[in-house]
Amino acid sequence: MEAALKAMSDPTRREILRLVKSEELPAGAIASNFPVSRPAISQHLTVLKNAGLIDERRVGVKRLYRTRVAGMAELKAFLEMFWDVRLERLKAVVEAAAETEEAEETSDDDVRN
Amino acid sequence: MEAALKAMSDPTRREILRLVKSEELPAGAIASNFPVSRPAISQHLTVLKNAGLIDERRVGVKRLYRTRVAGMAELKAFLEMFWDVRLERLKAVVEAAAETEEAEETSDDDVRN
DNA sequence: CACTATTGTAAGTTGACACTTACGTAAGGA
DNA sequence: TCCTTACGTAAGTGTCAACTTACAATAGTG
Repeated sequence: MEAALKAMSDPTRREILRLVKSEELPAGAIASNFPVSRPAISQHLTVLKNAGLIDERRVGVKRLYRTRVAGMAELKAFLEMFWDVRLERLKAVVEAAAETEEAEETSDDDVRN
Repeated sequence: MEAALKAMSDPTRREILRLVKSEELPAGAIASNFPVSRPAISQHLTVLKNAGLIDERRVGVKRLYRTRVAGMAELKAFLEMFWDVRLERLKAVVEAAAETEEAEETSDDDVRN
């Protein structure tokens, strides 16, 4: 998951993911879409594979790559823990109110250290 | 958006985001949760702020940080372009079927180069 | 005004990583 | 078998970023 996020932080790898999202493509065809060398793309593909974001399938001398649905789902689930922000904030407000209620003798409105 | 994704690719910064997700905290209090030095955290906070993922509010000598809801929403929207994978794939299948139909004279089932 | 508290900024070091060229490897075809 | 095609791997290079310590800045406090 850590690996998946770091893999997606690179623009070239994101572009690769978009390319093979709906179409299975061999490494060479993928590389031809980028200004960098073919080995560079091969290394990117290894990173994406290790991160669980693409599948590799060998047919003859070719290697076909395609976005791995499960990997994307896992990443999505992981990331969604972050943007319940509004709910978390509401929860914090409620808890703060509860604390104020049970400690109404102290008048301490400092910012927490 | 590029910046936001790169900001989130660092584990320390993700932890910071979790910390200030539901609670506004000063820089020092944030730093005390990590094994690294306080300046390191200060630099991370700068990165997160420039990426639009946290808000900074100055009160006295302190600087209070909190996750920025809008920034998270933008990031989420950007990322969701990636995991319509199943739909995209279905679309590809349909398009492939249409092509097969309009070119039923050629029997070419090679893998695309 | 001195003094402390809270933080950012500067400068330098280290490690990671994206890239290059050169080479190795395995599958088919003539 | 030899050659080509399609690809990964090795080794080296340059850049970037995460970290350190040292210093500067600014707001309150006696």
